Amino acid sequence: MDIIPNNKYDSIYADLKNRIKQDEFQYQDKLPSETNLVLQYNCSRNTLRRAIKKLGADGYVQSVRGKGVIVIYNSHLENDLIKNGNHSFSQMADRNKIKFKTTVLLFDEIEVDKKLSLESTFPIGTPVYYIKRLRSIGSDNYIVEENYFMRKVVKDLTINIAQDSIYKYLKDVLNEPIATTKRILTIGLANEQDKKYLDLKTYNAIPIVTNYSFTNDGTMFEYTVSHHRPDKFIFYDQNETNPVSFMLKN
Amino acid sequence: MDIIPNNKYDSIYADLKNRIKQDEFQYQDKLPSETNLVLQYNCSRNTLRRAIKKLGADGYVQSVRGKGVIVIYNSHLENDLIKNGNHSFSQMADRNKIKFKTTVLLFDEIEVDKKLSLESTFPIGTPVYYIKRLRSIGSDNYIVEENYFMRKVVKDLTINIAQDSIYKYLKDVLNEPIATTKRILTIGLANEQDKKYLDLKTYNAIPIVTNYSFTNDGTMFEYTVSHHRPDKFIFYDQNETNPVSFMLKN
DNA sequence: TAGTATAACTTGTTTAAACTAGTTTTACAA
DNA sequence: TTGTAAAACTAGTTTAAACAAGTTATACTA
Repeated sequence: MDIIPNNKYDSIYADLKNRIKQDEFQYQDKLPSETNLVLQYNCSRNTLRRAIKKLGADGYVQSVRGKGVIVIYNSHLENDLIKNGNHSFSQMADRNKIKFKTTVLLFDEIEVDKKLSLESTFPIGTPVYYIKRLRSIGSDNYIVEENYFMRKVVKDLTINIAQDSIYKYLKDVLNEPIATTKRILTIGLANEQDKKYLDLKTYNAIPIVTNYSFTNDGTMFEYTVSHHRPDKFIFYDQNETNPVSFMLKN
Repeated sequence: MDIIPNNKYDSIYADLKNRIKQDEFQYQDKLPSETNLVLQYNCSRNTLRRAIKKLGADGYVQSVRGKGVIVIYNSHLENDLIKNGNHSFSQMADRNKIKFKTTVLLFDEIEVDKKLSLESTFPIGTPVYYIKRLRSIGSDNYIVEENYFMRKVVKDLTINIAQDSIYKYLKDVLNEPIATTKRILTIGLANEQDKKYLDLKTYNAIPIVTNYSFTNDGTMFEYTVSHHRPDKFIFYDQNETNPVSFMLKN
């Protein structure tokens, strides 16, 4: 998330975001005009607008033609502590900065069969690593997941690497960063494995996240199904113009 | 979703999307180069790149510097029929083109109290409409939701309007289109109301979507909590570079 | 005073051009 | 034939300028 920016627009984006978070520009304030900010940052209007656009996409601001750019970041709502009803959340754990302890439950090399091909879209016969992993923090288990990694892309995977971060391995060792991930979230009834590993309390249903990940060059190299502990699960999303994709099952 | 584009970049975006969907450019193909497409569409490189960027944000393509733009839209995966395991889904129902039948269960005008203020971020005392609605298709109920609309923004709301589309009313009558929606998805145990209205089968937990919506001018005017029928719920998301925001509850 | 036209703002769209930084192809040399 | 350097691609960043289309403030008129 907080990567050192090597672009002008990214550093302007980062700076404006900081100024918003530090309440220089408060909730429902207007940002200074483009003309003004161009002077502040000594950049072209295009570059500034690119930064603003990213702030909009991330739910920090909202532009209105003729009026200005309004701050809609509400520290009360999202300052690393989202209140939802009587509960409060923190500790964001995204794919890139996972603090999870990982236990490898199964590590295998298989070929995609017909059934797996249908759900994963991998062609039948594709050699893949098949891995089951348990993700935990302290003594609490949060996620049980099954990964299928294309062996052509993720070469020479070992249990040790699977215990650490496969994404770090991909990025640093193989120089194959992921570029896009498509994600489907559904609710499913907990199976025996979920009951065994996750503390389900009285819940009998859990969130299931299915991931399809692509490398730089457009190859779908990963199919992963994650079963999450329901009472600890939260998904956050902000959307400027695009409609949400809630769907209905047949 | 499929709005008539009045911009050049939107029409180029729409056209390229069609050409991808109609298999002129297939999964893992490269699009023609920017230079080539600029000639095809008789536009500037900037305008073309804007269209491509949108295609990328929507999960259709992926750009790689030095190489080209690769199609990652897989009709098998997403051509209005997403296969997930043994189930198949269709009939996308997003906020803008809802085909739901709406039954108003409760329609009231209240002022925000301390408890509601904490979850909604509306200031205490704010006059709001408090509405409970049931969303269904045919004889199947899909969603029970509670809406809180700021009366200052959503003026003179009636049960009839609530039965139709409040968003249409906002957009067409009050000329106040929503610009941004922030969304939190959690899993909760089903309450009596959920059991009464939704066909929960053996599920005792359901997806709960909390919406915070903003008008054009940055006012948060809506707080909504939706309880979904679990077996019919699916959330789809594609993400280019930004990390997902899965979080863990405290 | 009240209403209205205008000017001075605001952001949105589009084009053009120069440069940077990767990748692939070509051509030449060993 | 193989290896490497150069040329010809590819997309990414940044600036500049002109115009369109909204909103707000100003100033003038009735």
